[in-house]
Amino acid sequence: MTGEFKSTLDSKGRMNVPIKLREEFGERFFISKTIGSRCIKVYKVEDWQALVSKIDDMPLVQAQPVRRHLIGSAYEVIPDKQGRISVPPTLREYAKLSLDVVVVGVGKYAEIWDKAEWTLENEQRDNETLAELATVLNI
Amino acid sequence: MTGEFKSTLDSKGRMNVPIKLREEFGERFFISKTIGSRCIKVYKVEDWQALVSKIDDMPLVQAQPVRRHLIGSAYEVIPDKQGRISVPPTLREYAKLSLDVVVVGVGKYAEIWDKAEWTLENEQRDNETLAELATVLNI
DNA sequence: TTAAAAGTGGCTAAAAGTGGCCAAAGTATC
DNA sequence: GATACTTTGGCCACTTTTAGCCACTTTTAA
Repeated sequence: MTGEFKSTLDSKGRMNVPIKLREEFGERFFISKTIGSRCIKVYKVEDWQALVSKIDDMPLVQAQPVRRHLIGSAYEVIPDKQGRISVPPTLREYAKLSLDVVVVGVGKYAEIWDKAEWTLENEQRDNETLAELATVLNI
Repeated sequence: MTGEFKSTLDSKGRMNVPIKLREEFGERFFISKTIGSRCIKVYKVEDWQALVSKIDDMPLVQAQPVRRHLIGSAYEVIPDKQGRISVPPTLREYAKLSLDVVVVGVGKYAEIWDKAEWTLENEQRDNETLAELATVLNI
């Protein structure tokens, strides 16, 4: 999934997910905390399961932080007939979601941002880093 | 694709794409932010997919800025029967498109500029750098 | 000058988004 | 332990937006 789509949280903490996401991710998918960014990461079921398997294959003690952070904040969500999902309070707080949110498709997965945070992220994205990456990728 | 073609945005944010582009790029193509320039880049489907593969092959953390910038702003577009595409608000803002736009074919890909920005770019293009490149290329 | 093709504007229909209402489940209080 | 109230989730219906299509205009080429 690619591109940016805006939505809003209603008074019950529900939000619309863009049709494109439903089309590409299917009827159910997983949402959980990101690592390093104040946003929610959206996984396809199979990708989520693969991730859990990877964690399961690690030594228990070593994997504990990631297990608690990722798996401990993950929810399987199923959009209702209107295409809405309800975002659990934990994740709403983590991603600082208030009213306006942005769903960003970044290929294999998608991200859910508070609009203000996303704007900030875009502004702070380092142009030099981008330019370097552009050189590496030759684009 | 080569050459410069002018078009305009209508009240719905749609614009005509030159027939040459449709002929060379096919029935569907990808548009997304550029790196370093305030314009929209137009990719052939196969070129876009190759780019995404390249990004997918990079370490996730390293690729994140580019992923968010490029893939997060990308849309697959299919011209309607009149040969128009609608340009999503995000890209319109990024490229500062208002009314008059210019489509520039620069070989493997094309660019969509706001007319004023394109004029500026032409004026500011550094003659010394150009001269150096001419020497390198021996043209 | 005429005809064909491309461009533009506007209209309509379908789909997507939003708000509100209702029912069910869980919790708290009496 | 039972009843009432609150909260959550699901569904219905209305509104709004989007996109596709038709028709008219303009341009270009023969």
